[in-house]
Amino acid sequence: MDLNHEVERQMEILSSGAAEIIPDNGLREKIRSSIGNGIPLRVKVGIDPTSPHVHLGHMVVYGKLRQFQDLGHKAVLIIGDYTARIGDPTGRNKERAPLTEEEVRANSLTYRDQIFKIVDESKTEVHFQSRGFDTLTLQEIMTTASAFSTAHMLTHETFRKRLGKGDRLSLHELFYPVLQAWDSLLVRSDVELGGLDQKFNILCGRDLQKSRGMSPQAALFMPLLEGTDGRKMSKSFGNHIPVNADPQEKFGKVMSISDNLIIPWFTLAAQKSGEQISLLNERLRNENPRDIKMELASEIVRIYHGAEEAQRCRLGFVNQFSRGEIPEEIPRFFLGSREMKLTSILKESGLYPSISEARRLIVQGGLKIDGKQIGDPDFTLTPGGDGSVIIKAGKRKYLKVNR
RNA sequence: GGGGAGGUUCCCGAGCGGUCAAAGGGGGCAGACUGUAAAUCUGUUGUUUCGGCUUCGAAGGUUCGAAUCCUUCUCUCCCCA
Repeated sequence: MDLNHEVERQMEILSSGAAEIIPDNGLREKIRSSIGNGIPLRVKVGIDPTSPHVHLGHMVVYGKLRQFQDLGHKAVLIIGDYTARIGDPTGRNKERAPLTEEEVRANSLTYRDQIFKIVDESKTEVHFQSRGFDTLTLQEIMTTASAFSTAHMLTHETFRKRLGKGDRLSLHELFYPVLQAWDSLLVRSDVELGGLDQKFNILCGRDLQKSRGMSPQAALFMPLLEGTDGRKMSKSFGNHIPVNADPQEKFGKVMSISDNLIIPWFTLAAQKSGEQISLLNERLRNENPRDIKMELASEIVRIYHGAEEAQRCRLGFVNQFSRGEIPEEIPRFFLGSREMKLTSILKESGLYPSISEARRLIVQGGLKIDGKQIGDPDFTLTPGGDGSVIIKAGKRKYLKVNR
């Protein structure tokens, strides 16, 4: 096997979709020596288990990690159960409310399950931060902290902004990058993957390794996946697609992204590379973007739920939205022999969180029973009649009421 | 330790004794439109048995009446030490 050829082959796969690799040639050199000496690279990814909700944005780096695994490298997952309790300051304008140990533990577990939908568990080493950090002495902590200068820490954009705005910045928050860097030291990582927003933290890892005479890890940054509305995908913007979302919901949400996100999503969320992307770009110019987006949605559902499910969702979507048909599976509500106001039914069935909201929906003309619009907020459903009815609330919520 | 400024509804942010369930923006929801759950426009946005009921950091107080005034507590920011 030609060494150079193999190095370039790996580089091409690994750099596809990447936003930045630091240093330029660092990754290439690491790969070269790995192939040379037959020792797989240790590729670190940190997990921040601050919430049990993993979304497709998070999965971008895990997709990349999987590519490393497929090339024979070793995945090293760090469960940041300590850093989670500090809260990643990046992008935060507030100090994070501290999580309890139990919350962090619970989050870690669900997080891990979701990651292993993409990452190969059998080729992964998992470390809990707490296992290494709980026994540290103050002496060790101070020695490590002394490797960083305060001025440098304060160049972190988020810290700078917070200080500039006069927001609170706690002393321990400065430790977030330090702990993350420390992880790299402890697991002797050759490469660390992360989102572009992790640049500061990951580069700190390089600094710390260097200061201990270790070869600094190469850093590979993935772009941030934009959410369905074009902003950074984040649960707090409500523009995310949870990994745990059911397939139908995933499909629908992918269909709601704007057209200019189709290519970035194919690249980052569906891992298409080079040739495939240029082909898609070509097709986008000539075909209805909706159809290409449908392929994207199918592909994403396939990745997490399999091809069969993807096909089912696609049909379901076409039926419901393109043809305006009622979806196959809709929630049911049993009226029994009761007599109930529509508003109460909407609330009790969980379709709407309060009677007021349900009332608004009706007044605004967003509710239909068996296709007929109901405008009276006091409308009452009585038992008997002609069996079950289908309620359509808003554009896409349905409820079958049995009576 | 001293001095000053603040904590408002999901978020940002106005209000500074009654006309405040509280401006404006964001987000959400709905309607129109559309190839789309995009964009745009319009409406709406505490809760309710529609009588009310509970909100403006917390607890008390003044007042016929408080988000608005007073007291204490608590949290945050700034300046000085």
